[in-house]
Amino acid sequence: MVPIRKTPTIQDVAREANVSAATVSRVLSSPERVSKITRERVLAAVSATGYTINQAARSLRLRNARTILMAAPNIGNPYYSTILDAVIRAGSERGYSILVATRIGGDPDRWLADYLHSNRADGLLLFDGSLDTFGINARNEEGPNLPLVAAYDEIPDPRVNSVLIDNRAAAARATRHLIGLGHRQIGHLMSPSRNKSFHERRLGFEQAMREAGLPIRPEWMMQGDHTLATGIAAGEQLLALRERPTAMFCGNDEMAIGLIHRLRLAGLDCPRDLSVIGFDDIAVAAYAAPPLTTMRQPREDIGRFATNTLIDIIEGVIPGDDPVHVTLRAELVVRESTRPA
Amino acid sequence: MVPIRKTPTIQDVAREANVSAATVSRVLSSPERVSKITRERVLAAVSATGYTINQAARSLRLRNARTILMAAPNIGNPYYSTILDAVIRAGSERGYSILVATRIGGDPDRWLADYLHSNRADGLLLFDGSLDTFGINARNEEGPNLPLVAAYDEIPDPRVNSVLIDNRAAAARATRHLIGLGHRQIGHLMSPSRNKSFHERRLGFEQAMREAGLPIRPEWMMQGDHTLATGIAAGEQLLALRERPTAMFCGNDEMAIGLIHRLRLAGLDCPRDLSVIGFDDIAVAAYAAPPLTTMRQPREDIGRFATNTLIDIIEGVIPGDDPVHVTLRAELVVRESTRPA
DNA sequence: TTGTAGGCGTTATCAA
DNA sequence: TTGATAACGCCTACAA
Repeated sequence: MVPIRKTPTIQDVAREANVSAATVSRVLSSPERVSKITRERVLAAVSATGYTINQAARSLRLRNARTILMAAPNIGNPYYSTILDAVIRAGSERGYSILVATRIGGDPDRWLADYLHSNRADGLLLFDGSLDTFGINARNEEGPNLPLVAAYDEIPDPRVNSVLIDNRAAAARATRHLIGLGHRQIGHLMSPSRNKSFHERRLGFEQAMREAGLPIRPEWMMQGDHTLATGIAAGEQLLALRERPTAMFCGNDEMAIGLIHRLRLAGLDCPRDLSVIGFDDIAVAAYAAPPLTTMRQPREDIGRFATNTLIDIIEGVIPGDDPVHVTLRAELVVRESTRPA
Repeated sequence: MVPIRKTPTIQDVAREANVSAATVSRVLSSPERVSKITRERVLAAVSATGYTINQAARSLRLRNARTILMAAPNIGNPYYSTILDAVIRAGSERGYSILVATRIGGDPDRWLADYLHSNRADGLLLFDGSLDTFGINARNEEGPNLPLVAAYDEIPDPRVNSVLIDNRAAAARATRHLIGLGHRQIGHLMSPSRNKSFHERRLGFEQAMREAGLPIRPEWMMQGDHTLATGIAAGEQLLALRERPTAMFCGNDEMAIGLIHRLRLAGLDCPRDLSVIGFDDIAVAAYAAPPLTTMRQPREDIGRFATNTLIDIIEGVIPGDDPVHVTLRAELVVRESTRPA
């Protein structure tokens, strides 16, 4: 074993370079305020000692952490992890580290509380629509007014900064794609409407149907909860129906894949017997059987945009009291799960 | 706008409760050392003021951060994100936050350096086989000897703690599955051998072939780099061959899916014309066309195990100078992409 | 059982 | 241009 050497501090560097700690600090943060000669001596001392800054001390002094907390229901979901990847990259470019938290245990409001006021993080990126009550909390008079950007899920509170997609309009476009293919009997597999995004998608579906003068048949409006399992369940419901739609718009890709899977087991082929369009364009979508037609969410853009907005707010580039609302556009990706009626 | 109130400190709580800051600190860290009556008064003051601890100050004083850094080449890959999810959960259970870093830019050794010595993190979870030189660095006399667990990729340095899977044995099992199905003409799609895991898988393949007395035909040993694109390229090579294998063992699922995809475009059906087995069991695998037979990596286990091991080392439960090496077993998952010859 | 005091490593202010 | 000093908020000897 090598003798454990204490991590060098700024004092050690100062001693080595024969200057004061203040000067070392200046060399590191604003080199132009130090004469070239001492600067070089200090830099040499830095590498001689192997000094690196102690972030805890710096955070304490500066009252910031140069860290962002990203909170999502489930990071294991590729859906969020794509966003996280973009967040990490965008953060890194501006010198911020990323802390991640997922929903654990029952109480949705508590699990973040620890982070929020502990100044571990300078801002919060919230990717969880079920935490809307928190959105209000974070800004009210009790809290320390932590900069917050809600992304990917619609937060009812208009005072919260947000980066979203045009769920309703995108759902309408998805539906019109089916209508354009000649379908007249179209169903929708939705998710509980407490999730605003899914609710919006349903509204978009209904709007497109009405515009086209097509009936919205209650027995074709199915309920899922955005899991594969509920897609399978919806497939079963569909099989039990006397009259079936010729096309389905599913609230997300998982449900679409589950639905298709279940129908195939019963000998019904997609797209021959039923056209299906999903939503999200998760990685699986392109390699499902059949490759899934879907509305692609620009997840990298969402992550990057949300991160940069948050950092702008943290650093005061954007005034925090004038909420930012950005809407990104989802894009139709036509593959093989939809075809003319 | 609400007036911005300063975040309450331990002093504010002390004042509110008419005790000293030391007592408040004690109530929070070792309640049993404080009389019940004052404890209750302090607790009341805590919630009255909305106090939460300042982590930076605590870290500075305690010389730890209660934070772990997880580093992976690409968190967007569902593969790593599943592990990350397990890491977050395991860390959370023991009171640790998770910081994430991905490989950004060219220099693989530099991007971690900043974290390592800045005491932002108490330990490092390394999921990147290409960083093996670093493994040595982290433990050598120059550095602060940051606790490190390498997982998921094989690190040559035996002094580094590791949590791995039995790549070679698992690859042999995969190959034997094909042989057991009656296949005699079997190829392998590999990845560059600088990645130890993939190299081991190749060795396992060769071993199983030799055991069965089957020839290893050079033109059936194809080179990829674990991306979908190289799976497609391998498919093209396969199509150009005069004599084709009846089964392929692919180094990972992405390549397997790409290969199958390309063959189907040319009218060759899997498993009818070619059986294919992958490796990893990524989420896509079960819903690919056809559902993919593969070797499942116990990714949750890897994440959980690695995290707990790392925390044990950090907290001195395990002596850090006696490297821990854990090998987990990959499991054969038979789906529809393999069938009797 | 509780309080006092000092220091963790950094940066900002002020003075030289 | 540089240095001395104080303070960020917390924990822990030590003393009472």
